[in-house]
Amino acid sequence: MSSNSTQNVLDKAQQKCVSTGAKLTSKRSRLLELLIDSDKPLSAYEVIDRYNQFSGQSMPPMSAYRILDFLISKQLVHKLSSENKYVACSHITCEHEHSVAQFLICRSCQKVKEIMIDAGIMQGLAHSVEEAGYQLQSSQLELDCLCQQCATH
Amino acid sequence: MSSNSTQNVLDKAQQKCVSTGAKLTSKRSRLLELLIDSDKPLSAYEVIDRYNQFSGQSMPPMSAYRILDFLISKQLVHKLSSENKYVACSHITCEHEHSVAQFLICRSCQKVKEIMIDAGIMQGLAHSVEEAGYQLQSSQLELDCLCQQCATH
DNA sequence: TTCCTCTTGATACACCGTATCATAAAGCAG
DNA sequence: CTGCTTTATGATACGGTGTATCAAGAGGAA
Repeated sequence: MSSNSTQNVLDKAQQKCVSTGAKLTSKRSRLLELLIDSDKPLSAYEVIDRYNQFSGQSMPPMSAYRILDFLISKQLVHKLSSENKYVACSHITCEHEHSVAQFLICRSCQKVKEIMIDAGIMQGLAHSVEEAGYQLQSSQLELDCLCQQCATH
Repeated sequence: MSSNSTQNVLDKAQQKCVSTGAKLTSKRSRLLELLIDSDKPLSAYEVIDRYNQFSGQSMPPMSAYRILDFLISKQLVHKLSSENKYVACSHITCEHEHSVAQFLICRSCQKVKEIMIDAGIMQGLAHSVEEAGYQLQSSQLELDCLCQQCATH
């Protein structure tokens, strides 16, 4: 039931895994597919529910968390730590290494858009952090927003 | 056992509450004091534990969450949503209205520094967000960092 | 006092995440 | 193929985070 483009993304994900000596097993692939096809971030338990519904099986939470961690380590999935939810990376099919993404989270409808913020701005941010005596470790930002639809009611 | 400066902050917090018609009750004040005196963010249950130890009473979770929500609504406390922890605001004694704060969270020792980021940078950030068709609702950033001590081992 | 509002208590529960031990499946040496 | 090792997954149980709901106390206003 996946769209052709979902299949393309999964194929590319498969390649990425193989190229690093990892295996995109059927369960891993299926969880990634669920996230790709979702129009909003899913909690771990929502992922489990959808998987169970699809497969008729019953995946234990531990397995789901392990698989999600795997997908994150391969940069196929991002965790939104402010929401405890997971989203498929929007750039799986990009050839070039992309820098860390930022997320715009609509506080009304929960939809999330993954964007790349201008490097100059991120540099300025890192500079502010350094002035305070800290070092920026990750530039993944989760920004509290309203999407266009929700903004106009 | 509070230092004089803690008392000053509590007095100022009291004033802020009264000026908006709210009451800083003894429990609210005590929870705020615990957070002020802590050198790192505390989870709700850590706050409860410390309160119980101090008072010999047993505060139910619901009460703690309500009190924390109250303190947040008065801008006396911030919630770090990426960590599910709470910190006292660093600017309670500031007279001027301060804009939203950003937090540098050391991934190694968990200490948190509250800073104000240059308005120009935040504007640039908001601009990037608008280009993506979203509106920035809050500029509270939680940045994954290393503090100076942890960076040098 | 009586009423109203705000604050706090108490119980129960739902959701998020992990520790631990066990099982299965896939590669690899001999 | 056999046996060994590594990796992936299952199963159970538990702890941490947060909320729904109903009840009780505390303080002020008429």
